[in-house]
Amino acid sequence: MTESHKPGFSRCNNATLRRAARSLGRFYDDALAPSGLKGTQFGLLFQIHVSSEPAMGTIAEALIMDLSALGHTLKPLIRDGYVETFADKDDRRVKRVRLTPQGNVKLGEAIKLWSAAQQQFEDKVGAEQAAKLRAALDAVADLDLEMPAAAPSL
Amino acid sequence: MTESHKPGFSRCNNATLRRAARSLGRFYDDALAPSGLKGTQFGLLFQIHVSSEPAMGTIAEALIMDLSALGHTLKPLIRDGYVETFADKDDRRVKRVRLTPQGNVKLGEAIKLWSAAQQQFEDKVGAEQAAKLRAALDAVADLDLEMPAAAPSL
DNA sequence: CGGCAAAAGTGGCATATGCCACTAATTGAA
DNA sequence: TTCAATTAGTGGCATATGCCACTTTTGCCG
Repeated sequence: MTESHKPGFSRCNNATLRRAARSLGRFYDDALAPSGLKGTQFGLLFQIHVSSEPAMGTIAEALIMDLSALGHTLKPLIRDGYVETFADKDDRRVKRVRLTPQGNVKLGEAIKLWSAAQQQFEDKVGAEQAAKLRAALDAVADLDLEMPAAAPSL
Repeated sequence: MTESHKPGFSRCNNATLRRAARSLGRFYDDALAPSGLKGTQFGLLFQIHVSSEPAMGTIAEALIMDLSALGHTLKPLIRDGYVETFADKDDRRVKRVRLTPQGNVKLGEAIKLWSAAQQQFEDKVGAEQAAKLRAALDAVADLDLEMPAAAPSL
């Protein structure tokens, strides 16, 4: 094989994906820094924004993240007053989420910063390519992967 | 815009990437679970394995991760006896890393589990597509992104 | 209606990552 | 040689994510 690993050319799809995520994450984080939000928080606020007072579970599902992880990630946003939660009228187990007025303002502020980063990125890779990449990533994310074995009957 | 958000179809390249990373990460983590390693740890052990007693900084650069983050991530692996560090002979600031015999065994064990997951993934998306995706991700990771503004002269 | 299984979150614990402030070792220049 | 600037890591602090064990509500079945 010889050259099996220039800088980071791993064959592991997962490792490659994480590496790219760290790299791009830093870029977006830097761009959003002036707003005080991280890329993840921006994404979360945006998701809440485009949904209609979504339930925690709904958000978690959309973002493919663990429900408890979502709860944790939401805490600083609630603490900082950007988001608030309230119980669902019909099912008290359900907790819904919405942006506060402050949250809306902050989101608007962040969107401007995000746009610059997004634009920068698309200028570099091309809008077409970027769209294709996102499509590929969404496809991967939605793959119904599952290791065979374990779980025959039950 | 209108249909701006089916389940998770965000236009944010960063959000899309993270979402896919969470999804795929879980899959690989599940597959590696029997070894007790997480996908990240596996990737790290592998990187150390294919390098020649790399310095921390070298690893961090290859994986595009913060040096301190690498240090933190390395701790549990050192604690569990899979990795050990030692000072560079010529430059005592440099700390080099290598796998312990146990680490090698554990890596071998994990590689079997990883292979199954990797195989499963490639069967689903196709080896060709997977390779293209990795190439695209490596390209993104290595982009020299940087927000213009700030930093005129100095 | 009583009680048990399923659904939705919470909290605790552990790893993953980053940034910043600091310390130790080097290097380079006066 | 001596000291300032640079380089490589460390530690502390904060967010990002997951899993697991619980608690609270519902739903449903006998």
